[in-house]
Amino acid sequence: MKRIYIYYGIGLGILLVVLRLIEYQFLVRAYVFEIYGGLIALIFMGLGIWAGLKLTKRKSAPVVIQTPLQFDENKIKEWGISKREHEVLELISQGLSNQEIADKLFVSLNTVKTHSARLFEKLEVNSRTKAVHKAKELGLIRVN
Amino acid sequence: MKRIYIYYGIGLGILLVVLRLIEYQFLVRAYVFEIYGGLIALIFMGLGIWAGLKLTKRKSAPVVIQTPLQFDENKIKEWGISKREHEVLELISQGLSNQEIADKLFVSLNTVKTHSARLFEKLEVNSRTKAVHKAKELGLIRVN
DNA sequence: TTGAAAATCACCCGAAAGTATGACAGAGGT
DNA sequence: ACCTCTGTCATACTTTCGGGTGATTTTCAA
Repeated sequence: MKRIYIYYGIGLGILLVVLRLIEYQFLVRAYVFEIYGGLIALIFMGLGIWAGLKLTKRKSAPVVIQTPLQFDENKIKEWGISKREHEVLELISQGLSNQEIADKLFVSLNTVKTHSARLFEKLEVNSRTKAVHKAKELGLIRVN
Repeated sequence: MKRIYIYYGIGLGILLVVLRLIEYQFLVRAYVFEIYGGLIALIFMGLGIWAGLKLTKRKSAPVVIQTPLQFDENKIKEWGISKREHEVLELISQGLSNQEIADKLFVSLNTVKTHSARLFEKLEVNSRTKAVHKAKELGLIRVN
């Protein structure tokens, strides 16, 4: 039933447009500018829609990230990650909150924040989830 | 929400400035017509692209997520996770923030929040990192 | 047609996370 | 002794998350 309303609306709209067109037939000369503008708008709108469709169509390039790594100790050093930072990283990857990590390591919440901040800096990320993702890609922590 | 307002405001502001500039440039007086036409063309082109993306969001969005199907589809159903929720889960596991996910899926931030909230409920977790950890354990998403 | 599930969006609020900066102590290398 | 790195802790501030609630629209199957 909603569709009926839509169709009805569309019908009315078309009718209005037609009436308007008839009305403007006498005034075409006076509104050349507007008409041109409208036409340009319509054409480029269509072009834009077409471009938008085109743009979204080929997004099926599968990304094959292959990193079935087992946690390489050398890589940790490579990335300049300290022992403590790595511990924090592991715990983060297990889904622990900063507070939980702090309790587990017997340090303050602020310390955990400092460690994770440095970690994020070294991994060039800005959130724990990104850190975990990248760390697993790089083989800095074991994947499950 | 706010973002949209901001972008819209910025866009309007830029447009106004541009129009002002045009207005005050006597040298280009002669080309006002062309410039206006060009501007209209550009604006509607952008609008068209946006509309095109918007219109095809449901078709294009799922394609963006390249899942080589290493996860168990039955398990997803087992846990009562909907398609959209699963998409969000995947993107979360890739370290994206809610805002980034919203942009990628062409939905609002609030929607992503709703999806993730339901997801957390179903997975019986209370944070994205825990969700990722559990989902990988359960084989709901591919491990890298 | 209708009814349920899914998807969408909004608002509020408190908690957690993240940023920036500074400080201090111990270990280890030069 | 001096310097650097690491680990520790703190304060203050901004941003993001997550929980709770309510609502409308779409979709899909019975």
